[in-house]
Amino acid sequence: MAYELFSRRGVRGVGVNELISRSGVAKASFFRHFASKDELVLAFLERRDQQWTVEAIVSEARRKGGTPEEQLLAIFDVFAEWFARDDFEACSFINILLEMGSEHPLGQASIDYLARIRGHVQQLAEEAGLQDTENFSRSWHILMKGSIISAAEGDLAAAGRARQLAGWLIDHHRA
Amino acid sequence: MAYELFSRRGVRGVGVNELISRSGVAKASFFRHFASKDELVLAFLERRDQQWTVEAIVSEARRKGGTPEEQLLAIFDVFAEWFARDDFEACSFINILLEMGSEHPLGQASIDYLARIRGHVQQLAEEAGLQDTENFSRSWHILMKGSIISAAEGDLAAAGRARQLAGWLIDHHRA
DNA sequence: GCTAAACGAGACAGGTTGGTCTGTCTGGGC
DNA sequence: GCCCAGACAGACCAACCTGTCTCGTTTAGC
Repeated sequence: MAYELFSRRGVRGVGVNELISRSGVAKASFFRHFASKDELVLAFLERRDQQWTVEAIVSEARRKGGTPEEQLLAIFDVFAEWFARDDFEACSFINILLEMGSEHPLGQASIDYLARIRGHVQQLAEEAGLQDTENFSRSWHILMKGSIISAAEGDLAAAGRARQLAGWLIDHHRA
Repeated sequence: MAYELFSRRGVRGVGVNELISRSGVAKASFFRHFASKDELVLAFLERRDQQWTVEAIVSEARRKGGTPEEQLLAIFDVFAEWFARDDFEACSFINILLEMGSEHPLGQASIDYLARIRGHVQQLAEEAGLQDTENFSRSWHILMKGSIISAAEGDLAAAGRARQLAGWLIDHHRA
């Protein structure tokens, strides 16, 4: 409920009143559970990390690819399907980071979750036996984020473009 | 005045009251000039396109590079300097697109201005004699946007990483 | 069956939002 | 001298914001 709303309209675009009236919960009950709206957003981000990053992207990519290298590239195949969905709403971590700024606690939390995504990539790179996985994962992440923004602009082929660049990046990090 | 405020804090983060009290203009005068806040933002975006895209990035990159290919790569040298600034506030077009959504008029305008940026890249690619400049510029733009987000996260080396990927992209688009 | 915690509904507070409207003042054309 | 467009200052509006508080009612533990 709150999940979809925050995903689609951002943090500032959804008020607690709307959240409460839609969820059929009382305001007092809401604030008993979450000390503030920001804490709800924090819980949303955590769920997003689990549900989207881990389950929808990483696990799915691992399932799709045979070798670790293929699993890495499969990230962009998952992205391609994701970009094509009509309820595509970009990456909440990026959205909230840019919306709140890197100083804000929610921006900081978003940065942390983005770092976790990079961690997953680095893990896959390790498994693939690539070199310099720290820099590899950072470059890889640039492709992921860039393609997401391009998809938000309407470029449905963005995942394919990023995948091509990603292939060259793998080539240059092989032993 | 409004320019810096919108750049740093986003559209929803700055109210008209603050704009007006800071600029020493009367509220009525403000609304005589701009029919709504959105129109002010539209004017801001146009100025951003001129001042930032055209003058700060494209012209500067053209000045820096000798050959057209070097000029293309110089975009990321300009980015490197830009990312290092302590008042770095990411790309207003991306910020506003994600903040308002692609349906909103301001989101649409942001998409248009991003397309203009891609047009500049395509123009440079033409001058460099590269092949398939349409797809080239779209891939290139992924690198630009991805590195900007990474810089917003705090990765100061993002421009360098993107530049490396960009080099490979050029290699694959040469005749 | 009793107590106590949790519940939904919603009034309320204090502040901010985008936007309108009423004034008063000033500068230039005639 | 007179007039009027446009400037400023700021009151004002309805709607919304986050967060608190008061109600009654429901539920759970013992």
